[in-house]
Amino acid sequence: MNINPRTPEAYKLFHDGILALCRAEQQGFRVDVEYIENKKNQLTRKIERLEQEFQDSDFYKHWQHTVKGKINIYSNQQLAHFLYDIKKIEPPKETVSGQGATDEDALKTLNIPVLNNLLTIRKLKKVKDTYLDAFAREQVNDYIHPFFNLHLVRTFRSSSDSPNFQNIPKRDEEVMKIVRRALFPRPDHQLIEVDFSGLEVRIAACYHKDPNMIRYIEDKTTDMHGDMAKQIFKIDNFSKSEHHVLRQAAKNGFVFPQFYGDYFVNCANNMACGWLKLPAGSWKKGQGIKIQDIYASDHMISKGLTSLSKFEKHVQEIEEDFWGNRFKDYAEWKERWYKLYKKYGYIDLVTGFRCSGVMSKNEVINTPVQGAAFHCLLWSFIEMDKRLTENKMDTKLIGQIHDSMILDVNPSELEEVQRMVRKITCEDLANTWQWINVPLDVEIETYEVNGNWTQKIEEDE
DNA sequence: GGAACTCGCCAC
DNA sequence: AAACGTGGCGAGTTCC
Repeated sequence: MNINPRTPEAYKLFHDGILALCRAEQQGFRVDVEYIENKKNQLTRKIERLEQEFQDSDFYKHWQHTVKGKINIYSNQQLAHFLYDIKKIEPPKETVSGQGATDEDALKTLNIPVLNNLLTIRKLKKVKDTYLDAFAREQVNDYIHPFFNLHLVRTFRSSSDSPNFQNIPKRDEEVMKIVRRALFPRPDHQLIEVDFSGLEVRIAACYHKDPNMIRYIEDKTTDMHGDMAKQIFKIDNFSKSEHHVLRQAAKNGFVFPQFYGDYFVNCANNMACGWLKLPAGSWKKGQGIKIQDIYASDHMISKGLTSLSKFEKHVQEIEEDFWGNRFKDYAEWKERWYKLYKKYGYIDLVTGFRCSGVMSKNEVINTPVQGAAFHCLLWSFIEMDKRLTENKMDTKLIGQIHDSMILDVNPSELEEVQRMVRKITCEDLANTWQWINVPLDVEIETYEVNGNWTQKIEEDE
């Protein structure tokens, strides 16, 4: 696939973008080297203890006997061979190359208690090797300087490396805290994070202009993910707080995957087994996670969804309704867009870039959205950088994660910075790019002065 | 001893 | 008819 800017504005966006990202690199992100060293030692000891425990198990001893040469508990090849060839267990799923899978999902399904031990070891090693070691290795005088690249990603997004600033743990509470405890603002400063709300969904709407989607974006009393949760799980009296988990499952297991081009079989599996922790096959009372005070399986059974295959059929109907009724114009745009690509061999983004070359249907549909959404962030980043520099402010941009930017703020400038950010992202951007036909919004998260990247200041509303 | 691959897992 | 988009990175592994 080839990419190139078709307009002077597109060229300038990347030219200015590189310079602004370069300044963020030079500024860097402060790390607590002493904490990192201590935590690494603590994790190493914990990992050694768990390794010892694992090696004392019968499972390990049996495994060891079957290995020619030296056993390595971190070799997935050895583990797969032992589980699926020696013990002749049926693999819950396979990898791309056809080997029995040994990822978390597969090992949990096997339901062998001692393997949970291995999963814990893996998790702790990941934290130590990928994050803490990388910070210690890359830091210079207590600052890491992650690179931000604009020339590597097929969809015109950015990437980051050395260390990668764009995959710092966030979802797993325990892991998130260990890693983010290491990241600080400059002395007597505070971190803030500016996040575009639902940016890709909104930018997609700029292409397809689906009225139902635009209503979901413009009318704050509506709730797309809530509506989908209601429909998917047949909830009579939906409440955002009570059915929080089901809403999350609908959002991350159905809505987003559908936008990326996934289909009902994967979505049903993902929601039932991944989110609700229900088994494949038919369901019995008392299975899966708890929703309020009832089990997921009890809820599903009470709605006539008594097995994964029944749920799959149900999700298929929902998918048909999703694209056939709810977001009909969006679906029609996808078809038109793909036809145009097949006719001309390229697609033009609203931001003035052209992509040509061999692309799959999903790529053709996702690229313009991901690309243009990131360009909104990049434009805001450049503008913010310009204003901070022009006004000789002490606040600095230090990083960016596709639809968010991170700043190291002098507390005396906090209010001004918040005003500037809101004006740039919610007003100036849409005034500059006329194709933006929906409101854009940001969420600003503020952290304690001298606080690390876990110490958020909770605002009262 | 390095390049290139697979696998698993972190982010959006 | 087919079926999840974009990255980086570490460990293990294979090949040269």
